[in-house]
Amino acid sequence: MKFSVSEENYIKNIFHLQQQSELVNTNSLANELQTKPASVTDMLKKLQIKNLLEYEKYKGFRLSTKGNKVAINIVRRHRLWEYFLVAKLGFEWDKVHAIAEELEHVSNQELIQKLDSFLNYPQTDPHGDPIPDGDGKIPVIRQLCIADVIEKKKVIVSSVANQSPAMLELLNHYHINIGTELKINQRFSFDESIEIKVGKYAVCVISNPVAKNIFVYHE
Amino acid sequence: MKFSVSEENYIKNIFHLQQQSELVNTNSLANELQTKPASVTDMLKKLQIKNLLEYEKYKGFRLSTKGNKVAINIVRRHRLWEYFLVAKLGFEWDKVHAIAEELEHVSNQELIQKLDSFLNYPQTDPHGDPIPDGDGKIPVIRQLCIADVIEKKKVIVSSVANQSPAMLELLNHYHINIGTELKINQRFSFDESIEIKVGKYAVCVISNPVAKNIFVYHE
DNA sequence: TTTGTTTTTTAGATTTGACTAAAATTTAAT
DNA sequence: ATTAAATTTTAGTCAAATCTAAAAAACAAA
Repeated sequence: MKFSVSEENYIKNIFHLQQQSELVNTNSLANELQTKPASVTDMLKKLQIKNLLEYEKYKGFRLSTKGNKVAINIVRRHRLWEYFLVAKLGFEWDKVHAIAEELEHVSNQELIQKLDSFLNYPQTDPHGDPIPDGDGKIPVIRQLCIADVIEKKKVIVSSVANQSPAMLELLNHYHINIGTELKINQRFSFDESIEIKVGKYAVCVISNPVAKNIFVYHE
Repeated sequence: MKFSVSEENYIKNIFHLQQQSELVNTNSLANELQTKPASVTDMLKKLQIKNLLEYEKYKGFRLSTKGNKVAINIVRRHRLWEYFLVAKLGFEWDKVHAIAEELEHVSNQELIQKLDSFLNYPQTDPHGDPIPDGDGKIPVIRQLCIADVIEKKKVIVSSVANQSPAMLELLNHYHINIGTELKINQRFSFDESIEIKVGKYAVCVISNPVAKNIFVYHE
């Protein structure tokens, strides 16, 4: 079944909001989509009629099983294109989101399957987020927040939760990237800031709000 | 400047029709776009207002200089994606048109420039059609119609004008592809059919309507 | 050149997705 | 438990792109 670009954007954003809380509400979705609550209500009705959404007036809503499948497929396409843009075309990882946002709506099954194969079935996108496979299975990336890592352990950056330009500016400044090796040197209890070793030589201190957004895995 | 998918499709199809005759008329464009003449007239007015079109009521129309630039850019994107789909993702050359039709509307300059570089600045798409460069220059592919080739000369297939499924079915049957080496064995004046050697061993006879659509270059 | 045919345009309706303003419902607060 | 505030929905518009049916213009033919 084919959906409009607009429908797909609603589905995708409902999916993302559901990662944080089971039920989604009109205002937060309107905010996410940069649109007005009234427009959201309009679309909710359409999505409900198409069986993509469980929705009760004034009560909030969630994706149906069918809606979830569609959403995962969109996420799959988005993340595969992001991977392509960075790995093959040489884009910086913080520049690819907007372009992938357009490419993700080109929905030809064979295209995505062949792209996946061409890229060698990557598990995560350039931000470290998992790429669902052709059956909708999302690989579990064993990762933990750097704020919770024990001292002196070497870890590898696997993803960054907040991908705002402000955050990416900061990460670039400290030369922290997906795949970068870090080691916790010391914790400062006063403000919960953390001194870390970045790569082989550099050392820096990151604040707690930053640390909360950096995820890593061992080894 | 950004244009809607619909606007881009009109511009692109006007461009293609202009290759055959300087002035384009409403009916043929409607036919090309699988839409109604009335819809075409509506859009023509919009394109004229945006200075993409020279248009006089009832007199026909042609792209303006600005419209031509936009058109060439769309064609460039379309053909680069076609090349990508065949050369990198392994699609058959007769399966890529519809997908490229969608991808061509993702209009990020940097994306196309990087894609071009990734593909190593190809000169022609998988059908043998020339790919305009970043400045809008269209490489001249020195080619001639196989119907006009002298006998016993070896030539290489460079492009096929008619890309309908029916034509492609026939070409596949005879194992004729872009890059295939051909040699004219004999001409039959009665129906202007031509016997050709395909590759090293196979020999076949193609009718004049088919020959008219096959273009080749020497050596 | 008058008439008939084809082509093109206008006029008015429809669909999709969005908007504003106002009404309905829920939640929070006294 | 009322009232106030916030959230959500309805009602009515609007713009883009399409359509049908009818009018206008161009063309072709006797």
